[in-house]
Amino acid sequence: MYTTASAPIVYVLDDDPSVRRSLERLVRSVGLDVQSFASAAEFLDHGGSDRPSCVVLDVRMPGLSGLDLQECLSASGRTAPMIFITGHGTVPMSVRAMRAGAVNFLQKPFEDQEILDSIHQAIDREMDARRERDRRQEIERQLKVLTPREREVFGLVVEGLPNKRIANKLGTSEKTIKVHRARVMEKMHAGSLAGLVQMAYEARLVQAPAREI
Amino acid sequence: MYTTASAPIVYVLDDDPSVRRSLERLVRSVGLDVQSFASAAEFLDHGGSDRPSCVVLDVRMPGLSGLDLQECLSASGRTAPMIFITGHGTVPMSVRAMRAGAVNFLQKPFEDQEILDSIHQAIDREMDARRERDRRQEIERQLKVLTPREREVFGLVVEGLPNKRIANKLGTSEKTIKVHRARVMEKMHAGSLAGLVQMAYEARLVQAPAREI
DNA sequence: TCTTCCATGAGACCAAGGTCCAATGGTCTC
DNA sequence: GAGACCATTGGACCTTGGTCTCATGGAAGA
Repeated sequence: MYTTASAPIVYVLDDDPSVRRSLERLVRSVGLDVQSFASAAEFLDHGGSDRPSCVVLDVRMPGLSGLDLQECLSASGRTAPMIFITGHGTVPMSVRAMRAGAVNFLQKPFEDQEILDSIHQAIDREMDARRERDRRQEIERQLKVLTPREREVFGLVVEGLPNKRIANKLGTSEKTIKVHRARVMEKMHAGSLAGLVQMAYEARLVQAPAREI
Repeated sequence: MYTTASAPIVYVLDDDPSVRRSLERLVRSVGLDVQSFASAAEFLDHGGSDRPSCVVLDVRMPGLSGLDLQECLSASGRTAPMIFITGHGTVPMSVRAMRAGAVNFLQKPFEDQEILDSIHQAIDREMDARRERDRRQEIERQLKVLTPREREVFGLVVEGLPNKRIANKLGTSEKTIKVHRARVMEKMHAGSLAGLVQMAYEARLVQAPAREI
């Protein structure tokens, strides 16, 4: 089912060994890889591979709490979706976690199916986010290859300006724009203007199109 | 600050008149319009204007509960962002509300600033959603004006296919495609191919661009 | 039946994009 | 200073897109 790049992995963070064991068994039972840690610090030390992942974690752990870990990860740009589990949760605690983007916040005891559903949802979300991120990064990598002038031309082409107008705007000749434009198409690996515009969209670089004349 | 179309309004739903009064006062104090209802049914009867809005509501009310109302509204496609307030909330209750898209879930007593922040966040979210929705609807309205054939051509043009290839694909002549294409550009009010592609994106109608040759 | 809309097409023509080849001057780095 | 990279431009040429006018046959609706 998950054939893109590498298989997803579920990280379990709980200071209670028996909880870890039973979660590990549960996750493995549906064919997903799993790795457990007894604390947030241990998890952070591990560094993490590049595999798509989600995190199932107890809110309250010795050292860094689950909520702290969530904040810490999102501040550092790592975005694994999180599923919180807790024995003694409070409303403010759950709201804080959910507002920070948690997939779910479950109280013990919970149904196996309930957490499995959340895990699958988390992994789906992560896979989608990765696909989008990878595509964006690829486009940004290609954009870095453009010279400053080419990038200017890129922007105006994507806005829909004809070469003549671009030349006028940049104070140069139409001929020159043609050359830049051709190089932009080549460096960006765009097969058509439509493809180029789509790239600009996917990299969230879009300005309003030039309307009418 | 809110100059787009009509000013936003905050709907307050609570069966306790004193809570309604104090929330009304609070909301008015920051210059926002407000209208209160004693129950979900009363709010639904009111129908609601087309103004951008958000809803501040008690989870527990006589008749339809806040969570039921949330479900009911999202099922019927009305999407005002909701801020829950409650005296005796539980974790599952708050999680359900947040998972269903609530902006916040506050326990009484709460700080004035806390709920005002949530209200502003809700309104911002609503205004953004509306802008996007309006733009998409405008594009869809224009798309409806296209004949079936024109819509086919539209799709292939946006994919970046040249007229000749489109003609081939549709089993007709390049000349005919030119005619359709010109009409598409006119009916969609697109000033350029780039503009047309952007419309397809904004209406979420995008297919992968034709890569390479 | 008559009108309207749709899809189709021809011929002509201009504008714009794309691709060759070739060349110049500036800046930066080794 | 030499070489590399960048921005610039010219000319020639072909392809593609865009715009005219004019015309036909079919389908839907009044």
